[in-house]
Amino acid sequence: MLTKAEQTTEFIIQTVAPIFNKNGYAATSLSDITKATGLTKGAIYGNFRNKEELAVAAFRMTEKNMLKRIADHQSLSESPIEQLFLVTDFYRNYYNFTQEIGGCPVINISVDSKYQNDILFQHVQFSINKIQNNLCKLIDSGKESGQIKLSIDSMRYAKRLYTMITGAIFMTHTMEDNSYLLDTMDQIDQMILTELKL
Amino acid sequence: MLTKAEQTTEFIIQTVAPIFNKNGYAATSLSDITKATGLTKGAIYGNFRNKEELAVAAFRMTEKNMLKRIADHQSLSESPIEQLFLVTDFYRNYYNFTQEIGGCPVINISVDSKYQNDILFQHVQFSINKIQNNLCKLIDSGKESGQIKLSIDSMRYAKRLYTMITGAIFMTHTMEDNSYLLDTMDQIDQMILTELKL
DNA sequence: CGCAAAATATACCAATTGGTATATTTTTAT
DNA sequence: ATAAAAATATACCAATTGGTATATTTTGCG
Repeated sequence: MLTKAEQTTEFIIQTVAPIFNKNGYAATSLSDITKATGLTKGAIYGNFRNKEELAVAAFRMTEKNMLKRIADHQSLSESPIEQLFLVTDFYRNYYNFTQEIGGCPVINISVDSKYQNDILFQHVQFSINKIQNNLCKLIDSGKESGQIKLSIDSMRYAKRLYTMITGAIFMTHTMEDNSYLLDTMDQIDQMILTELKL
Repeated sequence: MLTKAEQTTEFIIQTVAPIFNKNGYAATSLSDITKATGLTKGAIYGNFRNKEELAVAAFRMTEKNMLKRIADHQSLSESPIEQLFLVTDFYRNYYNFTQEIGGCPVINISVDSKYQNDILFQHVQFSINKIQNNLCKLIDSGKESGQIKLSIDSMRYAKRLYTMITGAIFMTHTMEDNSYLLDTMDQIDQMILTELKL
């Protein structure tokens, strides 16, 4: 059971995460935070050492949730090839999902923190590595199970896929047009069939 | 001949543009601006109505420069197919070029302005449309000159290419690894040869 | 219940924010 | 060279910033 204080900590993070994600670190003020949570500075600073620590906690939570969502969706199949299709399937719904939380946290926090906050920026790099490694493992186990060509450079291909995915996310968010994501996911599906599959 | 005042206006924009591009609108303070320019607030506000107007002017200048660079490089050939290769060639050097100005202005300002500044955000969308239209026209004239398959949906393919380019730019900047850009440009070159070319 | 401990609110701080009115300097055309 | 105009500097403003010390309330345990 969660103590009242732990609940408050969690509540602050949940409430504040989309605000940081939308507006960025500098543009999110303590008064934005107190207003959104309905708490006072005393409560905020009782739960977090400073604004930066709160921002980091918020990103970590958002990121953990997102990685879990991918993992959950992916686990709908056991077959590596099918799991790759489940990944593109996941990103087909990404615009919907990320609109609620104010955009893609990986892209937003990367841009926001790059010249401002090393800790936050390193967390973004870490998240990207996780996603890439996940894709790489999928391709690798596809090779092992004889579904995917052995000639494929797994990591290189994983990076290529995630680069395309990220580009599509950025484009649909800035052009406010989901077709970028949908088209790119179709394109990736084609690549899986024609370039990866044996 | 430029009057002294016009020179100052230009100087302010040039000096301030990379700062806004790096740090974003909110994180760039008037004192950052006066410090960087060596001018006082009086001079700044004599040349610009407010911080927002200056930020817009800075982005427009950066964007104009960038579009001109692409156009100049592209005009090294007359052949549409060759021009497409010149585009990927341009982006192969993009990391170098954008590091000086603090990252890709399209990506940075898009993320920064999305929930903060409509005018700025619309300028980003406008720039993207320009680049996409340019790519689309290249493909179209490639069709006309019999170099490119008529079955290609020009705009759709232009969007697809720019999505990949943008993804690659984002990835090299956040992973601080130019190979994302290089690999993606190789990938696009391959696509031009195998999917576009007759 | 009652009490100690933990959590939250209040009231404050110096520093900085974007912006402005006015004083001063610099530019430009005569 | 000079005077009018334009540009820049100075000195100020109220509001807000992130943060803190302390007072008050709430929580959970015996």
